[in-house]
Amino acid sequence: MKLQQLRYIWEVSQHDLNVSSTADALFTSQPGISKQIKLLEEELGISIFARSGKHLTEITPAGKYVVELAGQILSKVQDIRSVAQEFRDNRVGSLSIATTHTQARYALPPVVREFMQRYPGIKLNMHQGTPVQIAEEASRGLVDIAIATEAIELFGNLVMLPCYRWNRIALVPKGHPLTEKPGLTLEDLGEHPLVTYVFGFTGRSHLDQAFNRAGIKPRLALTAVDADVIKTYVRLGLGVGIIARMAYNPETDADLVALDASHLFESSVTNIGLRRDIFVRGFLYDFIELFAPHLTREVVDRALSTREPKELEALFAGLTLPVR
Amino acid sequence: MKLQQLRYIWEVSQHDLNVSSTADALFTSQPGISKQIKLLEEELGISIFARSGKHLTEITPAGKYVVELAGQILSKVQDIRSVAQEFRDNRVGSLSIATTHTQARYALPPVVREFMQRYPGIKLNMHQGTPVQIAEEASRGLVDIAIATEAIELFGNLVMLPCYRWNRIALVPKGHPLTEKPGLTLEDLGEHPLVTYVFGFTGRSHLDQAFNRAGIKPRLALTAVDADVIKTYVRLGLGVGIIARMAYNPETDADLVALDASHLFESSVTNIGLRRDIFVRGFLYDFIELFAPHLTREVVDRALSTREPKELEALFAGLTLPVR
DNA sequence: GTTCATTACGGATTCCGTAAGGATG
DNA sequence: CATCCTTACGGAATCCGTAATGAAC
Repeated sequence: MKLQQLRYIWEVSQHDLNVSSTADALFTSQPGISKQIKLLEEELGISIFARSGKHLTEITPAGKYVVELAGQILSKVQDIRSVAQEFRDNRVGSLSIATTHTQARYALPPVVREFMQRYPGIKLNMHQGTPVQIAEEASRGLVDIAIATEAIELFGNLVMLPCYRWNRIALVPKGHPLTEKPGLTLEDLGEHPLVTYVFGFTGRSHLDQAFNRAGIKPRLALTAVDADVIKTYVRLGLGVGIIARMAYNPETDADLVALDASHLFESSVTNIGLRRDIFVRGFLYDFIELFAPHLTREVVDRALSTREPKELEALFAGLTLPVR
Repeated sequence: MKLQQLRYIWEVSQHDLNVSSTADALFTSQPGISKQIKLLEEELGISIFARSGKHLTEITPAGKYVVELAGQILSKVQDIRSVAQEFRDNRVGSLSIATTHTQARYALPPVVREFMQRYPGIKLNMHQGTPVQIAEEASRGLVDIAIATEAIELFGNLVMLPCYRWNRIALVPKGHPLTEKPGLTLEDLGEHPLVTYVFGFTGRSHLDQAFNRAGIKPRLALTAVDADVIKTYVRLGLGVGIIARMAYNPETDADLVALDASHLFESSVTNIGLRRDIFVRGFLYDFIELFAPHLTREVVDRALSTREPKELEALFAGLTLPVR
């Protein structure tokens, strides 16, 4: 048994059992992979993949176990590499972050600036995607951490680290009727077409909940993935925007009026998602603490060592999160 | 990085950093191991072992992490082999049990007989040792399970599966004064020299507790590791034996009188110790259930998936153990 | 002087790429 | 017919054992 063989079966299983495309992805030859898989199967005396003629069609029951274990092994091999790099020089390496537009555009820039100054030797990679995509990227080990408000809880091997609470504002052009009324209500919002995030993004679920509970069916004129698009259409008069407070910039958005809506909706929490079994390098602890000062190395370590969701809740129940 | 390199650093760390003896144990050449270790260190860019001249003196801080991860990887590699063997033929393989004299001599024989009939293709290995030794063997993966009354709780990576309760009898030659008295008391025992297990064996701690609480200092004429030795000296009139009830055989021990002592001492529990992270083959589930019928596959699986000692207690709190 | 790890070297094995072959949909 | 896996083959790299070297206790 060789690590490459384990890598090959793992990668093939992650590429729809297509050996050719796996070979492309790994910059090697397709027969090489076929051969090593076959050798492994012979050594173990079992089939890992079921074949119909010359196509791999599915993973056998035994293969499911083997592929799963291979994935765990490869993850630990990566940990060894990380450990070595950390001890060789804890200021070089790379940090891959998967996150949503909202975080990348409004929450992360100051953190990234500070981090880059502190660690000029770390190559920073940012992947933007939907909440489900980025959580899956973290779960599969393609990135080191995921940062999002939604979907991280869907993957069992990710630990959720709550970072900050935030709530929403209603955004209207100057002179809009709503600017005349003193206290904003859900009923007010129900009387105007709305422009907000698409389903599954940026705390959208809490928004729907609030309207449902009040028995109000809002009219959604447009839904978008990011606040910049929403602002654009608010400026065009398409409707009332509802966005995260942090997405409102008093200077560049001076032509719009922000009406506080935090009393109307339950606040949302943005989380960092981190694989439970990885080796955490020093600079990653630092990055996390820069982003969420209450997530010290000790807190992160304790969170990573818990097995029970309940315990994790208990750990964070005592902390009051920063509010944005 | 290659699996052999990981195996070598792991084995060297388990052989007092002696490469030569490691090479003997692995039936390979000593320069081969040296070379591979060196290659790994070069690839990772760190030293795993600290050297003074040409002797390995200790494991570096980075090396500690790497060796630990290597051990975990090798354990999973073994799991892959187990999975393959299980699917190839679930009736062949090998089962290594580490246990104490008491279990091997009195508790296990009927289980082993039944198991061998049911699985003639499984090679059974029994290691006898002290409770601490056998728990460590299981903890290090040298055997599949440990069976003992003591010491299994000392190793964090072992799950303890309670198997049965047992208590003690006092053993005297025919015609001994104690055979005349109706109910045995601790005071009675305090008046005679005793012959029992050495400290750390077979529930000896519960025995000491009982005497301490009663404020009685028993005189120990002789302590032994196993009941057969104890019986021998009881026959010689050295003193009153105190042994596990199961160690008394009414037929072969007909020259001795067994006096119930279960009302004097707290009962002890014999446990199976099992590494939390191993792949459990079908026949191992069966062996465990043969030994302790309440430990069904479902119960074992649940025990293995718990992370918290408290949870484990809760799981077994509902079960009433068989008594011997 | 014994123990022990490193270096040197040569034969056998393994690995990996290219090219050809054959099955599937 | 395009896609895809398997087999065949040859050059390069790796592995592993023996023998020699040198440092530590």
